[in-house]
Amino acid sequence: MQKPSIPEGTRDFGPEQVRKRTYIFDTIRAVFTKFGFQPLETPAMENLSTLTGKYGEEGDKLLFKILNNGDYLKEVDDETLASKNSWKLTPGISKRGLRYDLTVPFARYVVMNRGTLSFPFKRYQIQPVWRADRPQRGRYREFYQCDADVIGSEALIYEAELTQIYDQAFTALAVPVTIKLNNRKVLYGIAEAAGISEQFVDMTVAIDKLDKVGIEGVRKELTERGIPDSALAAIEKTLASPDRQTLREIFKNSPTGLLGLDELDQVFKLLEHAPTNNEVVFDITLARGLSYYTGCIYEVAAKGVKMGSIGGGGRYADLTGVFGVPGLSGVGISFGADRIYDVMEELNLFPDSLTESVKVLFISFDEPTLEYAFKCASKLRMAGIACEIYPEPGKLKKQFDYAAKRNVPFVAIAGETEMATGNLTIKDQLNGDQQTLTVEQVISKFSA
RNA sequence: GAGGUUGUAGCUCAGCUGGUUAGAGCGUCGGAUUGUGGUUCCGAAGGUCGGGGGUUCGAACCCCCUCAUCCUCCCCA
Repeated sequence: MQKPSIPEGTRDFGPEQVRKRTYIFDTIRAVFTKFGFQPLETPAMENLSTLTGKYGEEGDKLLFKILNNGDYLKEVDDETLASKNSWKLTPGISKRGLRYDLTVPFARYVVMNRGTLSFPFKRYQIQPVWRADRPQRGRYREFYQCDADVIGSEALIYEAELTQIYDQAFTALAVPVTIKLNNRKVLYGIAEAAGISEQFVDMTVAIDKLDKVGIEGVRKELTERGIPDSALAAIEKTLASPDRQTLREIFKNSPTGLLGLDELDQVFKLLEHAPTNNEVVFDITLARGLSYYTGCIYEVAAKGVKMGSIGGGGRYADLTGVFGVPGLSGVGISFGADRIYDVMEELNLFPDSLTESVKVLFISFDEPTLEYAFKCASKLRMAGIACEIYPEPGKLKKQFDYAAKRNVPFVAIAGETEMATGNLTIKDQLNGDQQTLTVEQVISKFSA
């Protein structure tokens, strides 16, 4: 006998959890739909060639690879096998991998179907992704992303719309958030103004940590990453004046930086026409790791909870280029459903109604009344009312206990008197009120 | 990949420098004048002390290995 277990970083979801997760998915999906995004699903596994090289060196390490079927060592030459080099061996024994995110599979889909799609193409996708990360708080190896992307347009109204989607979805979920916006071009402007445009990426990784490690920590990190002291002052000065007007001065010799500011200005200007519930802020330290972002970038942080970002995204000028179709610009966002779940659980934001599985539980006293309950329950179900029958008549305490534990809001008592008159006694489990009604009255009571 | 934490009943944990038949709370199941619940009372089931090896007269406790977990770093949702 072995003790069963599930792989590290994965989880089972019980009935209540599934209900809560479905609530999150449905809420987000409704917002996506409202903005005209169309559903898409892609396979859990992709060809490894589709995935590798898209997420940087670190990302490649976090890809789950699927061992080939059959005699997978047959194709491997003796030299590779003898070298004991995992990196060299992998391509020979693994052709497929689990998807790491939803954006790359989407790009792959767009390229494969470019002939039939009309652009701009807006799609949403709610599916699990897998990363071979070390699990920790808010980090799983299997988790759901809810993505909305637009491909085939450079219009900044999409940046504004995606911001609205974040705002509306989190408003509907009652999760208070801060939506942070930045632009990779602005970040490039900082590097350019500091004369270190070649070390742009190193710089962004360092300043991304400002809120976490403070200016001292950033200085240290920049130095460790080989940014010369001469550039530090310029970078710090920029970070100290994260006001777009001031930045224009600093970026006067950086056309890219100025363009980034223009884009941000336009997005914020559009948003003035439709105020958001949540705070939308320009955060110059926001960098984001994925290397393919080129324009606006987003990140969403929950307020009042210590949790990594619960959403992120951005503009990528040429995502399909690697698949042979250059020139298609895309912009997209992602919701981290599992982290949103954790946040909502911590802040106690799920509606109580989610714990209800059925509206009514029928209880009875003996065989004849049990049959009567069965008959009545069938009628309720025909009318679309979810109900259940306790299978063993008698023992009222047991039946009421069951109703309480299952969180059933109403109990229908099918007793001898009720059966004789074609009635049911309905008890409100919350306040204990009881009333005797005909079956038809019961149906209309719960149909309302 | 680097570092640390914790593994005792279904769950949360006790278990006093290693000492007879390993405990509690919660939960589960059964019962307390068979037409009314979440309270109370009584009772029961349930543990190879993560696994393997070692030290010892004797190990849940000490040592080694291994597995799992959670957390931090890196990176990210």
